Amino acid sequence: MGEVLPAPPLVDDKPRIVRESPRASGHVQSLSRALWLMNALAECPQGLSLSEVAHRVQLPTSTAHRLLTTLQNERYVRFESERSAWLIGVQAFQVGTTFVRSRDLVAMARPYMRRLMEESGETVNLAIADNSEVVYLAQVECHKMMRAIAGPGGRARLHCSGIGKALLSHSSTQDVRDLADRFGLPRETAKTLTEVDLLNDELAAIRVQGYSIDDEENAIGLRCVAAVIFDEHSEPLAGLSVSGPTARLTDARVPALGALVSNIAVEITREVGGCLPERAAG
Amino acid sequence: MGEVLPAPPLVDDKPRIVRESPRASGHVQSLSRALWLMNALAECPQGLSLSEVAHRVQLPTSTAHRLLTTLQNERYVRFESERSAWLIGVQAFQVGTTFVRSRDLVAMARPYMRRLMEESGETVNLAIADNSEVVYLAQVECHKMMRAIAGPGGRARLHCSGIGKALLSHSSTQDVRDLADRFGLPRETAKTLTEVDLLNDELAAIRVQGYSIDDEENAIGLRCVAAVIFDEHSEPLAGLSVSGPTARLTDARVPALGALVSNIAVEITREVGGCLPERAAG
DNA sequence: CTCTCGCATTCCGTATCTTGGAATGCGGTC
DNA sequence: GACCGCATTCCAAGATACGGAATGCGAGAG
Repeated sequence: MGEVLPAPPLVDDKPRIVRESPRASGHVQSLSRALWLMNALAECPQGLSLSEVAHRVQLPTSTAHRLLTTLQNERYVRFESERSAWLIGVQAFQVGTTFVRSRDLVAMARPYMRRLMEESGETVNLAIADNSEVVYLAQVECHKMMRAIAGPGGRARLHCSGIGKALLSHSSTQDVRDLADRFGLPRETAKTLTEVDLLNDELAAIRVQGYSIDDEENAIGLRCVAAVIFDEHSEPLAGLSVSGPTARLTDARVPALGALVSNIAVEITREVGGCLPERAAG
Repeated sequence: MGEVLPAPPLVDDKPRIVRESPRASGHVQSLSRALWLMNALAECPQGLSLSEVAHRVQLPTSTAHRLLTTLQNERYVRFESERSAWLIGVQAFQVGTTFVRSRDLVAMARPYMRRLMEESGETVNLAIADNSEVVYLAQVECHKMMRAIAGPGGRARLHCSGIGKALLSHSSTQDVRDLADRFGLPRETAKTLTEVDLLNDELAAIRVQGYSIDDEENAIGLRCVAAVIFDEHSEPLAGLSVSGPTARLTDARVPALGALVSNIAVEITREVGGCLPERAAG
């Protein structure tokens, strides 16, 4: 009884990510199993029968039943007797919501930003939108000389910064027009986009591509590549970018950097419990 | 080691609800304890140190640590090393959100409606707002002869039904005026409130009182007493009422019925993970 | 620089708690 | 009426979680 294997729970037939660290300092079998049950239930808002959940997490029904009952006592799951279906309970919801209140974007993003800095070798920035501007929240500087722009608290205009354009690319063209009407599209350099239609065209391209490029549109000699971090409603929450001198961020490097930044933005989105928007038709 | 007591978890010093059923059919000690830990963490969005959580749920730190580590492996809690604080994790959030998708107001409310019917002896109704009307979703009929109004799918105007007025009492006076402008306040009986200012006055009183009364404003001979069920944003989600003939819902019974309906509306609010609005200054 | 203190973390032998097969209900269907 | 499929309960075996004690670690005082 109580087989020794810390078996990775296989859902149905589609193989799952193998849980790493089987010998993490402490490991409570019954608890892990209970959490697997919750995960399984969370994938089925319409509910699952005892035998269904049990099968999905590869547990004998009796064990699954005992764990579910315990979860039910604490209202982490509930049981609809008429359909005899197990579902996620109120308490799981109550507890889960405090995650949103406690999450600290900057703290959660920092390790990813550090990794991005190391993999790209460039300075990494995190910023959120505020009216017609972006506000930089955090920065991980690269070791090289000639580092780039704004530290925390710094600001730049939405229409001529990498992060700004990435965030804007998820607004409607009408909202962009309204923004231009209210705040204008002031020229910062020769390359700044000051025509709202040109801007909208570029934003459409950015959305398809998944990352934006600021090619000296904000300051001469400065380039940056940016992508968006989303919240749980698939709304833009913040933007992530790498920035550096034009001489170093060459055309040749841009596609790779774009992919890198997008990927890490996706990872941060995951980390903060966010949700990617539906893939808009290319 | 492993003391036998299925000890009710005491948070700090304020005593908690004693968990009933010490030997409920299944009961997994370590799982319950882990859930208590999560509950404790959920009360502190800023996070808690190991020893703090352990103290709150009355567990030795080693045990708490082992459970927290296991929860962390599944990302139900997270650990901020710089502050050495334990917090609710992403997965708890992800899983919790499916509660909202899976909750079925009617199914969840029904047992409470049945109890309300038994305790009041009157027909009980559940309805939501839809434009200028309420739509009845469910009904639990009383055993007595001469039962009241609409079955599921039935409609009534917001301004002259118990549930409608209860729901409206949480709108701004301006919104009520807009509603009156767009849809009018048609007279159904001699007692119908057709003056928007009179209506607003009554709504203010209803909000203070916590329940509304429809005294033959919708149909002669019919009275009803109603209260509001709230969602997680403290917004009105639905209304709950008891209704019956004027002869039976006497003035003398109204205060008790009002208290009863309000209380059960609060219980349903809890059940669906809702949140009562801040007590507006009386 | 060292000592101390308050923590978090790891270790380990014990017996408690979990485990899962088998037995029992329970409600439909052929 | 007898058979399913399914949820639920029971129980003895032993793997598993327990918590006290020992160790590590970092910060602040002396």
